[in-house]
Amino acid sequence: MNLDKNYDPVKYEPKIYQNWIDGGAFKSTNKSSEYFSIVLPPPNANASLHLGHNLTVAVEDISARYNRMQGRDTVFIPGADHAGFETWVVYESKLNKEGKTRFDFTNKQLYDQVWDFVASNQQTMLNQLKKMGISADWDRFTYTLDQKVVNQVHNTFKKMWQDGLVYRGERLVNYCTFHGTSFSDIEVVYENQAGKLWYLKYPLKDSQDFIVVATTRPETILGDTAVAVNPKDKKYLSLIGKTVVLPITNREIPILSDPMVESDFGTGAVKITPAHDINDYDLAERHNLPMISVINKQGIMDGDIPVQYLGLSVSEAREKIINDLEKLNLVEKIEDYSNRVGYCYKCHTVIQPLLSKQWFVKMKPLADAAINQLEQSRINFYPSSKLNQSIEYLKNIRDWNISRQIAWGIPIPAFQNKLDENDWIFDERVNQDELTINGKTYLRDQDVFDTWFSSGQWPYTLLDYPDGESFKKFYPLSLMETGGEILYQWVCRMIILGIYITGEIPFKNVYIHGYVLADDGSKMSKSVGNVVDPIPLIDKYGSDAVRIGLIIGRTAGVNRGFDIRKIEEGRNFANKLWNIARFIKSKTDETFSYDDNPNPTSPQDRWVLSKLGEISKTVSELLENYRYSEAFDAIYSFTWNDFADWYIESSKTQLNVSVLSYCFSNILRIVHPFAPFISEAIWGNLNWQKGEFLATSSWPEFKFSEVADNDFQTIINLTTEIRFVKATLGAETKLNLESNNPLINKQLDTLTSLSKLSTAKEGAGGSGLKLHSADNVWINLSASEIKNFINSLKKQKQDQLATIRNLEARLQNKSYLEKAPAHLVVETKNDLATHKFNLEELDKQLDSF
RNA sequence: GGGUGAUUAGCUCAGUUGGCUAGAGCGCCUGUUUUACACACAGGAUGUCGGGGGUUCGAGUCCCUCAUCACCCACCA
Repeated sequence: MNLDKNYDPVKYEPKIYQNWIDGGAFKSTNKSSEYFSIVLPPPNANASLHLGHNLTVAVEDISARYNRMQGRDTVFIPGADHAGFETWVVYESKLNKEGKTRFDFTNKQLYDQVWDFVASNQQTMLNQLKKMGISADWDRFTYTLDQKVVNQVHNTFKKMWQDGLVYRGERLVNYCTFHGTSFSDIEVVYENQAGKLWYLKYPLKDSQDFIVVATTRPETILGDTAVAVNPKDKKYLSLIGKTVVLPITNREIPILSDPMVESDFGTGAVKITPAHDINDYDLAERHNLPMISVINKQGIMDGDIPVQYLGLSVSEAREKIINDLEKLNLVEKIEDYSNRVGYCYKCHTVIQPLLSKQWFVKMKPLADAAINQLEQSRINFYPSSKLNQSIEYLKNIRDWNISRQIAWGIPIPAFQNKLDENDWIFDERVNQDELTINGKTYLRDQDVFDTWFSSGQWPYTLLDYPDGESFKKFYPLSLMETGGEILYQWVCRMIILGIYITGEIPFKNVYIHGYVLADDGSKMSKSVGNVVDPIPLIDKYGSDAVRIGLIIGRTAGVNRGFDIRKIEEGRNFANKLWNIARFIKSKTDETFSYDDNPNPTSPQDRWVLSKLGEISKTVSELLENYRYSEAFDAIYSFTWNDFADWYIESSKTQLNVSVLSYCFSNILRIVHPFAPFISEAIWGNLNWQKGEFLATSSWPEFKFSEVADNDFQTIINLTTEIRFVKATLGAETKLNLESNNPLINKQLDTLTSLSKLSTAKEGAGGSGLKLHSADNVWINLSASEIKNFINSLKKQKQDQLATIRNLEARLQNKSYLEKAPAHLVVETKNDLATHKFNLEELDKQLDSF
């Protein structure tokens, strides 16, 4: 079969992927006790993949394919995430478009509807993963709502329940009044907002005096339960312990001291509203203050407050209260002020800190165990800076609110006594809304788990903890790879939960990739409209090209703009491979049989084989250290600059098919993790090793180092010199070479071809331009031709002189001779000798004219 | 406020434990359709490695400092 002039990825990729799957190429082999295990961070089943996903797949798949070829028993487990809140938001807006709301349905109905909605969209995402070339075992595919995941989540919750690590408490939570659910701390985004700072006068009891407090939220005055000052603040010392009569409600509240208060902000006195501010809440806990809720979950003024404020929105209440206070002459002043406001990361509604009954996980003991493991460096982080960032996060961690008031997610397996709100029981029969136990009726909690509570258990859940064969073999995972934005949400929680449940770290290495930014360096975002969809790119340039384009020049943890030129570079490389294949194919026929033990006969054979061995070793060392870009760079430049530009070119005069095919076969192996589709396409077309996928073949061994010699390097240097002569004198110049050098004499044909010589012959030489890259080789130029070359020689001479001066200065430095490592000094001396020799040769050339 | 990273050729970026003449791709200039490849081939130009200081025989690399940018964490009422 003839190959087209250019590689057309669309023609090959889908078929190759299907062949891999049909042939079981990505299955665990059980052939080795060494393993490599990795799981795909499950993408949202309901959404399309973006370039960041493609980068994730690229990085993970390179490692998976490389390790598979190394003979390690390899699993790459794919999955999809129900993405609780994310998907819920999409579905709820779909409902709204249809003129319906969540209140038109029961939670059970909603759950079923979203299930179908996701199921019908999920295939898109899965097909996209396949287009990206992911070498995953699809039989192990897991969805975060699969029964085994639900079971594990329930078991974990039960264990925490029994260990006293989970509690139900009325705590201050971040609450989105639009979506009607609470959030964890890290789901709130803060932004600067221009606002006001109101200075309010609070009358002291039995006195004409006031204490002035500054606030950005005057409406919360209705829920104040104290005024706080710094204990060291002299101007308020006498007031500590006094009582304030809260304006409007006339409630009496204490003035107390707490180091949290900063004397130099505002007036140095703070109103304390525990039910609606996280710092105030903490302070109230310390001082045992009552907590009075005045805003409800709809963002409406509610509770035990004066009737005129009931039912007002927060902003209406703010206006009215300021108005009322001004009438009472209790507003001292108003300043413009820019403060940080928390917003819902989805709908940008202002987050209300509200007291709410939620399930919490006590994080301190769990985090301590994780910190302990991290501080022992049990997990390698790439980049390493992420290790300390993680430890810092774990040290400051707060209790985790794991309940969400939405329908879409894993139900919390807890039931509450209908007659006793403090009587909760654990029960996994979450398909029932009501249980009767010992004559008591229990109602199921309608909340679901935070998505991260289930995805945080991904590693051991996927591997069928505790009894699964997979768990025994593949845990801890070899590598966890993901984006930096979910280091805390996901990676840290996996570490915490993995250690808690299994007693062992969940993975040995963490690789964090940076963002794929837009080409101008800004963040890609749907609302800005600068998102690049990888799928059209894959269709246009090929999956391999996109993969290569994403990893070139990328290092762990560093954000970088998307650059189409890198994709083009990837495509060009794929096409280069393709054309090397075409060339080799033209030199072989049906009778050709591949030999894994080639027979080197020429200097170029030995040269290319020893280089290949080095490259195989280099790439594998770099990949073992997750240096993807450098690894690709190494095989790229060997393939292009050494193999194609020198070895193939010299093959045109001295063909050794056994070495040629051997090298290319091994290049394909090394290239495979970076360019799986085209390497497999060529492998199949060449049909040298019948019945075996490249994907399941083995990584080249380092051999042929013993055959290295420098003879071909001399030919390369000589060729480069002659080409330069020719380029300097003009391409039409006829160059005739005469050699009195035995090595060169054997390579005259090759040299003629590579250097575009008119003639090359053995002879005594001695006239014309003496070349310096090899001994006793001349170009028979006339005196007038050489004249045109003299300037170039003079420049070369200046370069040589500069280098020689540099080296001599170094060798005259006593400290250098004494303190630098001996081998460097020797190298310097050798360099000096070489350059001096070059200078002499140049002088001879110049003298000869 | 705290932290992390970045600043290297016109552009996008590499450059592990300090080691000599700092690299890649694209772009640019000159030439070429030469037995696979113009998604190519050959040759060439381009960098006071952000500024300043220090350690060292030697600094893009280590330390200090300043500047600019990005991100993360906390959040001051």
